[in-house]
Amino acid sequence: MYRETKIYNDGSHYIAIPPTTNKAKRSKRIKEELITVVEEEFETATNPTSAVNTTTESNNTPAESFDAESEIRCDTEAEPIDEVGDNEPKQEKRKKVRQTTRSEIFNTLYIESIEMPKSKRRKFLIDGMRKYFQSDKQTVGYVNDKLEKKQRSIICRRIRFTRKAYMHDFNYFVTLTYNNELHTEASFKKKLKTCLNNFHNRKDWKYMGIWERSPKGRLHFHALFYIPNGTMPGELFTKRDYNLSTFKMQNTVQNTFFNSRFGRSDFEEVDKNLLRIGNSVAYILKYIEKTGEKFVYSRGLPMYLISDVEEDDVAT
DNA sequence: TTGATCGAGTCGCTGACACT
DNA sequence: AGTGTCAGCGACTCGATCAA
Repeated sequence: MYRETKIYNDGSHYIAIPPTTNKAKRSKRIKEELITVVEEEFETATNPTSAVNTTTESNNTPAESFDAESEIRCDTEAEPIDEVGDNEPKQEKRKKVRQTTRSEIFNTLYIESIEMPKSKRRKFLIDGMRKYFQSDKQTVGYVNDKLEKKQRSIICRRIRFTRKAYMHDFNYFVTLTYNNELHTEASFKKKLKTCLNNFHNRKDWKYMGIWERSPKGRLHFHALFYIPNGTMPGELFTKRDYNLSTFKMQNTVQNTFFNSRFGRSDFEEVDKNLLRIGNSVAYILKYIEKTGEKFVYSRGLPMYLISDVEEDDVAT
């Protein structure tokens, strides 16, 4: 008898892990050093521009010496004489000083470079981070390290997602898209999360999904749902429409409740069909590989169940 | 390279109330 | 009755770290 093993499902087998403990003492996480970034925005009286130059001030400036986002406004008349003629619109230089961390800057650049191929992306990150380090070597080291950690995080998320997906009886693969007339991107996200959270608490729904952007830039939410019998709000109906990706007519199952609140819904049954669930999982995972997007889970979706296992039940 | 565990901080849960 | 919203608190997830 194996006591209190942790059991998960990898899609085709149940796998039991003996309980272990990791007693090694961890080093205390060091809080990342704050750096001060000065952003220069040039704007004219008539036409503000978004041109921004960034420079770093001393890396060792104490955090208390600056407000988190203080602004310094400089009148151009106080600047050395420039070549702007009298007829030209008056240009004002605005300096924005803010405290940030290298990680935060790296993350911004990382998201910006999502579409780039690997080597180009690495170069872009090194170039972007260079001004925050003293040498090329330090910059390259930092970027390589960060990229490795990002990759590692994605692997961890994949493992969590896959195990959770096969651990629960999801019965629908759902895609929700918002309608411009009903929502902005932010309100769509917020309202949908609240709605699903309420259903989770009030009707025992479970869900796990991801936000995805289509090639045209429109935000969708793809998710596996477990909807207990009799708790479906509104009504499901079949609609025949044109698929813009495959250029073919298709039947879709939609829901009146979600359609009226968000725009459009597609409900595909995956009830106990491991292959269909597997396809849905693969679809979602493929997306995070590329974007590093985070998952959205309802609470209380364990990765394992804890149980004793009889020796006869174990295949080796 | 993959899996387990830990700590920090985020964000989901809860309960109450409002609105339709 | 069903759904939407809010504030405060703490459970849970993510990312870092250690181990095999």
